[in-house]
Amino acid sequence: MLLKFTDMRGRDLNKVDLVKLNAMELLVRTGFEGFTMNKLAKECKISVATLYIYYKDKDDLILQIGMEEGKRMSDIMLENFDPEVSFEEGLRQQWKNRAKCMLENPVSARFLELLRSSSYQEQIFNCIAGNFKPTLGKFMHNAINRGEINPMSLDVYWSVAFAPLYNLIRFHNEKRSIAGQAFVLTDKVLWETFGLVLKALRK
Amino acid sequence: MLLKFTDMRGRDLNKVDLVKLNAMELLVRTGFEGFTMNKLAKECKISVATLYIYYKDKDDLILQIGMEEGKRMSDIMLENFDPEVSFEEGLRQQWKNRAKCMLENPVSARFLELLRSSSYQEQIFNCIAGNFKPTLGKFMHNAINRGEINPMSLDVYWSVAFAPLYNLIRFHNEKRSIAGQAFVLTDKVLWETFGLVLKALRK
DNA sequence: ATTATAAATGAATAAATATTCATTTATATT
DNA sequence: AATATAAATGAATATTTATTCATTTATAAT
Repeated sequence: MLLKFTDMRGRDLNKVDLVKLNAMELLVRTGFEGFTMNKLAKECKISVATLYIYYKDKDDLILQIGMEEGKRMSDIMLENFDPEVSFEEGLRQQWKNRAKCMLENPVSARFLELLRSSSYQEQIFNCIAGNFKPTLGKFMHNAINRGEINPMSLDVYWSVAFAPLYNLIRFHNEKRSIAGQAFVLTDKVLWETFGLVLKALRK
Repeated sequence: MLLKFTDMRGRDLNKVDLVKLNAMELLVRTGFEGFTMNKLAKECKISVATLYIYYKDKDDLILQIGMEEGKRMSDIMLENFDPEVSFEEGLRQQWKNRAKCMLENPVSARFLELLRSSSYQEQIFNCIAGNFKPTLGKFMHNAINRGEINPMSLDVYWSVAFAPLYNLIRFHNEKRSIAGQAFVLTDKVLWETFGLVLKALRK
């Protein structure tokens, strides 16, 4: 319970945000192996004790920031999306949103990937999936009912529609590649790949 | 350098293997957050000090086991694969191998996923990608030269051809799903999805 | 200006963890 | 059987890391 007294010193919101940004950055840079409260405080140039004013403990810190960021990112990805538009238009909009969002927020993108492979996975995943499911489910069922795509489960749909995109973005953000040199996701490559995925799903 | 003397006591190979299996299991079960040398020793019912006979330190342990397992798994995935066969036949064989391998070795599969999102990523990934690249590259270029698929980069090919499969296997192994109940990857779903991917890639 | 309140802190403590060490044990060779 | 060698160990030590605490500082209201 958080009692609000009239004359209290306010929490420094810039500092709260600083913690959030540095926490994501440190976790992405060093992995869970290298992430410690003392290091985080040092990165922020604040006292460790302050972290314990904002968060109950280390788990709480990671989980809260993860949930917040998961919500923020999935909200951005659903912006301007109308599940009633045609299949091709809708899928294109979703690719546009997701690519933009993850390329503009590479740290957040890698941070959420990291949480997906951790003991925090379950809670984060449920939160994000729950945010997507209604809109995404409605969109897919509209497309099936209109005869634009064949019936399939939401899991299969998600895997075919988005896993290739997420993989390309991951290669791009990690400057990695199956071949030698670093992979760069250009607009050209993005929309050519979109074409392939569209062909896979459309009747 | 490992000098071999004539009369030395041999290392207990069962014990070495026990360490490997328990290390993967513990890492998968508790994440990097929960993985400690003392816990690992306890799980194996051996002394911690023994771990330091087998491995230089914790990093070395994780990295060596990761490399070994990456090599072992990618070798299994390349079994019975001839890059000269037709595109459809080759891709089908690869899906068969990968699905079989990851469904039969769920712990290894999750272990390698975990490493992919860690500071060990670079070395492991290079090792695995290096193992796949020659055969996979040759296969893709054969398909392009024969006019079975359109030209594309190896990264795009990999993303469209395999990312959906890996995602379904991940959902399956983690008993997770976008919809409510746990997702189960049946043969039917596997080969229907294969059909979609084949349609995406084939001219 | 004074006061009340919570924010923020630096330094400490407590707990967990990696790593080492002095011995003991098993085994291959003589 | 005796011996030499490395394996294996249990109990420490050293280091790192999470968490707390006694004070100080800033701010909103009077």
